[in-house]
Amino acid sequence: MARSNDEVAALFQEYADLILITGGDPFKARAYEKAARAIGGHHAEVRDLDLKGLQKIPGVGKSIAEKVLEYFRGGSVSAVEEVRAKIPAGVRQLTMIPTLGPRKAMTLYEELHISSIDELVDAIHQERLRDLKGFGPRTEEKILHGIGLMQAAGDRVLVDVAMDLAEELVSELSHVRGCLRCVYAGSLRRLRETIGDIDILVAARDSEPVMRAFTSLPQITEVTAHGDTKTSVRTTRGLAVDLRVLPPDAWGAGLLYFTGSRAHNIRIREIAVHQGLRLSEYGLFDVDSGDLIVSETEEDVYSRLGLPWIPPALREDRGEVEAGLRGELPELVTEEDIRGDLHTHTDLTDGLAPLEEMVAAAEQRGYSYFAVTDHAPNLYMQRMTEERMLEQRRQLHELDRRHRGRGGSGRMRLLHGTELNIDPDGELDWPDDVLAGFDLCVASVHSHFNQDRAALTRRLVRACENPYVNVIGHPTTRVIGKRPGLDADLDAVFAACARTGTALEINSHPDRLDLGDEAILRARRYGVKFVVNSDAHSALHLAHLRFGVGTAQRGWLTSEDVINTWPYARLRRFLRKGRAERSAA
DNA sequence: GCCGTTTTCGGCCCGACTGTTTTCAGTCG
Repeated sequence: MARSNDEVAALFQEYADLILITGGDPFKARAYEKAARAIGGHHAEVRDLDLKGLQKIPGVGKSIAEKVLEYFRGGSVSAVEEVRAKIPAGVRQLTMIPTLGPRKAMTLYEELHISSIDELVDAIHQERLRDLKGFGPRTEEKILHGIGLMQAAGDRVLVDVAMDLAEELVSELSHVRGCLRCVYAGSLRRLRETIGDIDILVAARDSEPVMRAFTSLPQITEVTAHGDTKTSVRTTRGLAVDLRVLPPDAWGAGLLYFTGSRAHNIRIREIAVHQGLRLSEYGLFDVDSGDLIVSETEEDVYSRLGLPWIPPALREDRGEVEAGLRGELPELVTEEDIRGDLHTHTDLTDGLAPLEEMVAAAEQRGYSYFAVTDHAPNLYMQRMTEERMLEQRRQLHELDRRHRGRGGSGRMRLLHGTELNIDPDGELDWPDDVLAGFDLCVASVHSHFNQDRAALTRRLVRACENPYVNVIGHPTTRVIGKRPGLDADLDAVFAACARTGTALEINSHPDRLDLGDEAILRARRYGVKFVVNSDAHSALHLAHLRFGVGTAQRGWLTSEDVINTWPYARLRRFLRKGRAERSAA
């Protein structure tokens, strides 16, 4: 099952939204929002905690702790149910539209009884919003644009949501008698950034026990199709899942077929046809005799077609087949190659965990280096000051000394960094003499997303040209399904990065994955270096790195391209960039 | 509703932008 923390976090986030929509105390709403975040990022399962244990979570007091207990006792919280009864769920859906917040959503509901996105679109087309106070033609335009963005994402979900569910299902099905193998395939195996539905494959001689076990899993709400080889369901999280049961000796062909992509499958079937062969999910066959040639493993099938095994992340018909035929497939970067995380936050700014906890979690992951990069003063809400930053540096050096004291080659080195704000002119938060004190600087755009193309491009290029900026953080600032990327001339930015020795970040947060795969493919042609970072705001988020690595793989990157796979000394040389030579720490 | 080198009440992340206003509410990061 999903972590109990996620259920509770979602419930309190909903409660916070409903408080705001109904015009309740905004500070109370914030308290619930904060608690939701803290619970979501908390290491222990809240299901297992008692009142005292719950209250140890920052932002959780007596009242919220009691609601958590109430939830696990009876499956609901009366305070939440009360406000749910007043506001249709669709009203909250409206607030998911960018630029449409709780107040406007409530106005729409109260004045026009609008409680769904469809009703809203109709009302706009009928010009019924025109008479509402605070609504004008520009508002209508922005709402429609926002809805367009959401619908472009369609019913797809972010990769982490699908991954959590798929791993649960695979784990449960693996225990069923007669299940010889079980994996997820499809776009999830290819690590696409959004997932339309989940494909799960099982190898079994008899499909019936597996199908029966599958349809009775608690996550499944509706069985939409049910046969011998395929069962389709909907799950509690709204996501569709197809289960396919394959005969064990057709495993490789089936896995290949159901991993896709469609375009990749078409390309390799063409190759088969040219060799007088026919490829299906059951195997590779001789067209004339109809004899099965190979089917047991993916390697067998690829190999018989004259291809090396192609990593799923590459299977998009973006040149991987040709590269395979030439024997020139890249040796893709893997999560095991990553030696450290270079963009993380602590509770000094908007992270959830204190410095020590983040460092301990990084060590747990076996990193050989780790950078803490809290926000800088110009992100005003974070209340960062030079004093606070210097105090953190002192603590970090102290921790670093302690780690070194333990000796051994496995010790982890700590770097003190910051995430700077690139202002509208390309200027940064601190003067050069302050920046010079950091081991590395990530610089990101956090505001003024709507500058014109020339200004945005100049802004990013100027940031690259700053000798203290080592990394451009989440370079396009897109939020998947919510905000498009900056309208900048990315090629000019990539060229500037390559010229100045500035790395481009691949931000691993599942709603960013920025740069995305296609931009990476473009950028790598300039000889740019990349860094795959978690941008973790809690210890748990360090694990998001797998999605960033998946995105890097989809961008054909090798460990040579990714600076945080490099040994510490080589990384430090890169980070010196154009700065005046100073002794390496 | 939470929390405390502003401490048991009274604050709570602060500023900018946008579109609507005609002095400001709503939204966002």
